[in-house]
Amino acid sequence: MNMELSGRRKPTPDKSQRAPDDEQDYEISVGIGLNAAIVAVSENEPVALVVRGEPDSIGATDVLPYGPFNPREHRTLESGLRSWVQDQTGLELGYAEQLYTFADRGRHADPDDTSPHVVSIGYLALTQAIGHHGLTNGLWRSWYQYFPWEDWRRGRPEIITRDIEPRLKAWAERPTAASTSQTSIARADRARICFGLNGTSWDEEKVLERFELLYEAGLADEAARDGRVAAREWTDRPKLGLPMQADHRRILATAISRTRAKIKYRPVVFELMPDEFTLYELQKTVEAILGPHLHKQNFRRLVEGAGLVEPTGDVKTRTGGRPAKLFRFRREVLLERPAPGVRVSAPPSRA
Amino acid sequence: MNMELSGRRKPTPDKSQRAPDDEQDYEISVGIGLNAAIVAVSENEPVALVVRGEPDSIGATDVLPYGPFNPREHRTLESGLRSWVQDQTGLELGYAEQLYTFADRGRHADPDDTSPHVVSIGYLALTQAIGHHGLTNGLWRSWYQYFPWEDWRRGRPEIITRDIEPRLKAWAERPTAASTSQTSIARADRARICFGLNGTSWDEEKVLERFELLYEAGLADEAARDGRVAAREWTDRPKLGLPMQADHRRILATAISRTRAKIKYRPVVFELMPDEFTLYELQKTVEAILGPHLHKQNFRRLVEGAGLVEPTGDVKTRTGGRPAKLFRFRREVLLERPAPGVRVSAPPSRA
DNA sequence: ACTAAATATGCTCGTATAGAGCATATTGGA
DNA sequence: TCCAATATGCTCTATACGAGCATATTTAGT
Repeated sequence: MNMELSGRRKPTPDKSQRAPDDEQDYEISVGIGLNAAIVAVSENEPVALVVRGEPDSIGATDVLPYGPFNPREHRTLESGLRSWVQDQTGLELGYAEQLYTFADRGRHADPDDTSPHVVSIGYLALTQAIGHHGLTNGLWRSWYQYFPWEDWRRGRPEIITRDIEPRLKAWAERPTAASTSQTSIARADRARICFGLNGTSWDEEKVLERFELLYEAGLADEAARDGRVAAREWTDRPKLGLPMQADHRRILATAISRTRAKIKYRPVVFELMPDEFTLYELQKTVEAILGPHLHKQNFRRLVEGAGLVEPTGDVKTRTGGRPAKLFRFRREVLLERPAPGVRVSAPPSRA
Repeated sequence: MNMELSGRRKPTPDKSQRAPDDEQDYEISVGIGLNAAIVAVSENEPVALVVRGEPDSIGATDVLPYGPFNPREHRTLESGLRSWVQDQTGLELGYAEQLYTFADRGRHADPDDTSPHVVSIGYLALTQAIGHHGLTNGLWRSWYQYFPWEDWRRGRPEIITRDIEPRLKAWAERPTAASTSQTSIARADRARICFGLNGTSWDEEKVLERFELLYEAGLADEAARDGRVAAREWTDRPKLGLPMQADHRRILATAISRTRAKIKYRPVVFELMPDEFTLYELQKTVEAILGPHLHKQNFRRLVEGAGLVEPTGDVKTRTGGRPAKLFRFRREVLLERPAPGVRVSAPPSRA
């Protein structure tokens, strides 16, 4: 690790004093892959940029844009990411942040262990979806196509009651290894908490936990590819969202979780908005990401009161009613408040 | 990246259709290092486990426990981490979570670029500091020794007024490249927001931002090692906290940030507590991490009201006054509330 | 031109919660 | 025995937030 980079330390003769292993352990090199979940909101629909390819063994076609990290070319992970996203899709990224580093074998792994080891570092990027302008590759697809149970904009999604809940109940009742049930929370409780069953409130930030639960329960198609579910058992199930290749759906789930969390304490919505917008458009964007939360009047009070926006002076007509005042992001808020964001609190248990 | 692991896709002949580069880009392999910020609270002092070694060029001796990740031995990053932490320090980790993946060259880099490229993945682990029991290596050291400006338990730290504020002011007034001042926030504003100057409130979560600012301003010793500050300029400055080797102080800053944030919405304090404790002890632990926040009565109301603890029935005498009731962590709270934590809100601007 | 529907916007009220202070209980030690 | 120190309970107040009512302006339809 870094130690060696600084180049100052001499190898200590006494092994137990310092690192347990020899330096040449670092010779066990792996490839570094960068995956980008590039998110926008287009016509009130949250979309991610995906690339389509040949179907894999479970019929998954979509991947997130990805590329290798070459430390010789790029000084930082982020600059490497920006560079090849630009090359590959024609998109110039604005806001980007690191999500998580995944390295599990076992997940999305070859049965034979001969493939090179790769660690993938997931990134989240937020951008405006100004049409498909300049996109040389890839397409925008609603993230709710991959996670239909996350879309609460028209109330509680049918798919939870119809497909998910009964199957998770069955999974919870299936006998399980004793070791699992002891340390961690029981399956039934996990399912209840994740999906807001039995009157438990829905937590929109638990996107990753929900997907992981479905994966563990063998309900995500990817579980079949990874050999967690017998093929026979797999075929007669309803599709719970579009699968993606490799573990990209997990990375996208992480991205959605992060976006939903961050929007509340950082002004990241504005990365998704044009320069000028109405408060209603802003609200629809927030709701596209989080689900319906606030009623209009309170939302106005919230964003104006927090100093997040300022009127441009113009109005937008042809809205179907009274013209709406146009606003812009008030950047000064970054200099004023320590954690400005659209502080919508938890919804009152729309179970 | 993962694509190759799944082993299903054939290389597409048309390069622009998919990845911009050839698969052999992944041959550009790097070493993976795991760094652990292992945190405990010992006698009301937040401590991190560090290992001492030979002084480097700036006299830094301490490193965080670290080791290589060998994907052939370990299925996940976390299991690799747990394994060598056990081997190296004798400590069995309980709670652990991934922090961030660092790969910057330039930071903590050799002047000559011949050293192997290493990506380091930082982890945060929380544990009880039951003496030095069973520690085969390493020592516990207060994290405020590395970050004295973070310790607000006895009011605003002197070091901010005396050493940091004037130097940051000078740095802010120094001429800067136009490119920097345009896009990002001005230096003076960054300093004000990070360190709560000019009446701006102190945000205890901005630990990493503050350290990065000091580093950029050439006030962290590590900046001298990385060649960001001329040696002459460096020698006549007060030490702003103990430096660490490589970029370990940055990783520790990330760990503190995460701990301070997470304690508010997840019951992670209890990872640091013994099984039974008084509410005053719990409060002291929280304050060791965050700084003094709540007055006693409200803290009691908070944790009891949230259902985070339950009385054991016993009391602890010899507290110097009326015996205190003993409490234990109420695990059921995990099944009840979506985000249980010690929800202390921002302090009322103790500037 | 007039009306209905749709949207934008302002105001108020009740409840929940957090910050702060006062009061009381129970101990150890001078 | 009394005081100092700690533990614990209660109340008051300001604020934030969810929710509903009321009004202003526009478009679409007759």
